[in-house]
Amino acid sequence: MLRFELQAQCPVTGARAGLLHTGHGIIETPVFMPVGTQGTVKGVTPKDLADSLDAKIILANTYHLFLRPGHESIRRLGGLHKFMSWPRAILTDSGGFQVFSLNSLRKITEQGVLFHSHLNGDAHMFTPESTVDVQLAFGSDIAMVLDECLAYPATPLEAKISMDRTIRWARKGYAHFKKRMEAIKTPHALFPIVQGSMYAGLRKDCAMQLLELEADGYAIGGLSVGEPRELSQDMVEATAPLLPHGRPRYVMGVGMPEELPEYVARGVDMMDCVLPSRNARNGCLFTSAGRVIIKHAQYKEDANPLDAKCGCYTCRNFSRAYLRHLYQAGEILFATLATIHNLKRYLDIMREMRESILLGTFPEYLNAVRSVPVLNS
RNA sequence: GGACGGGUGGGUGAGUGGUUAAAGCCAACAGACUGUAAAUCUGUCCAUCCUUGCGAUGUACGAAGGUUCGAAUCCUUCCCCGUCCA
Repeated sequence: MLRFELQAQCPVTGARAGLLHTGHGIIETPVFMPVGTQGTVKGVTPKDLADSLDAKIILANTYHLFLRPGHESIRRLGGLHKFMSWPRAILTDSGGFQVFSLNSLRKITEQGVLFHSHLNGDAHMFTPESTVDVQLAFGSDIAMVLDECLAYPATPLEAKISMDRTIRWARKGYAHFKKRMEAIKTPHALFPIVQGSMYAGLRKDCAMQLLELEADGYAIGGLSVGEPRELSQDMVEATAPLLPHGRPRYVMGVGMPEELPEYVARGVDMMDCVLPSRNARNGCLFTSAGRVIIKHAQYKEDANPLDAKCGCYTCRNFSRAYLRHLYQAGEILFATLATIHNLKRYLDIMREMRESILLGTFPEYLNAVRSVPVLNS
């Protein structure tokens, strides 16, 4: 059981501020969760993540950690928190996203998903029940139900068939989870995932059926799979209000910095995305003045910090010229400095939003953000 | 002085008579990235012109000349570089 304490709600938009109590700390929402697929947020130490960035919760991935090093190994080593030396909360994705991203390596059946390992080709059956067990072996604070992240575009029929299966999987996974939890003392949660492709009717249908599970929180998945941005937002807008008022709502896999407020305005409490970390490694840095593609020749002798308004270690200590040099030279330090900055930017945006919701000024904040043209993009 | 080997576009390095403005790699310059098979992937990369096209023209494989319908590729001379022998 996960307690969610709603602290404030914007009277104009649907934005909310709250506290999510987990077995590994209290999470202030709205929250952004850095992605650490393989038990590490690439390029950043858990110390930086916790201390200077002050991330309260990160994501890890069931499919990847199951294949390597294996959930039983992680269990024997004391669980994922201890294994990766991360004392704060962890949310694990079920492998549902790999149904989408590794579509050529899997086969969907009623029982679950048969994956052929991208590492060595071995076949592994992922079921609603087995993915719960694996995530509990990790010691995940928030586990996700096995779902099918459907590619875009999909026909209404394809979307319905897929969604219905995801709902059946959610029921099975949840039943198994409840049974398992009878014997487990520590608090864990299992979130079902609303699917339905880009059809608002299906989304609502799916949400209504998943509500019967009375889960501790609900996710909206199947977004950012190639559809236009407005569509993703429309789907969230159609779904979020149907989800329980007193429980956290999590939109999976979003988004660009300027999109974060849009989701929060639609009543979203939790988000995660690889963009800040992956783009950092690829030289795309998010600043308060827009994107900086650090490899551009114009930064060759730019002595300014990446973002003068940013207080991160990278911006306080290094010039754009130096960051560009590290990038061009293929130096490993670049990934670290860039990721620290991008994550700081995302987490700062979340903190700003939370503050404004608590102060009752979120509508002004949202207007201000919307009126800024997205620079360099 | 002699004997070999070699000089290719910013670098490296394929190419030994015919879709070769010349492979590949690197560098350089851009673009992409949304529950991470990503420290990855894609494009451009001689010049000028335009009706931006598997376009036109010019220039280009050390230099000059020659053979040939056609040469980076064959011949001659010269200039460089490397290795070895005196």
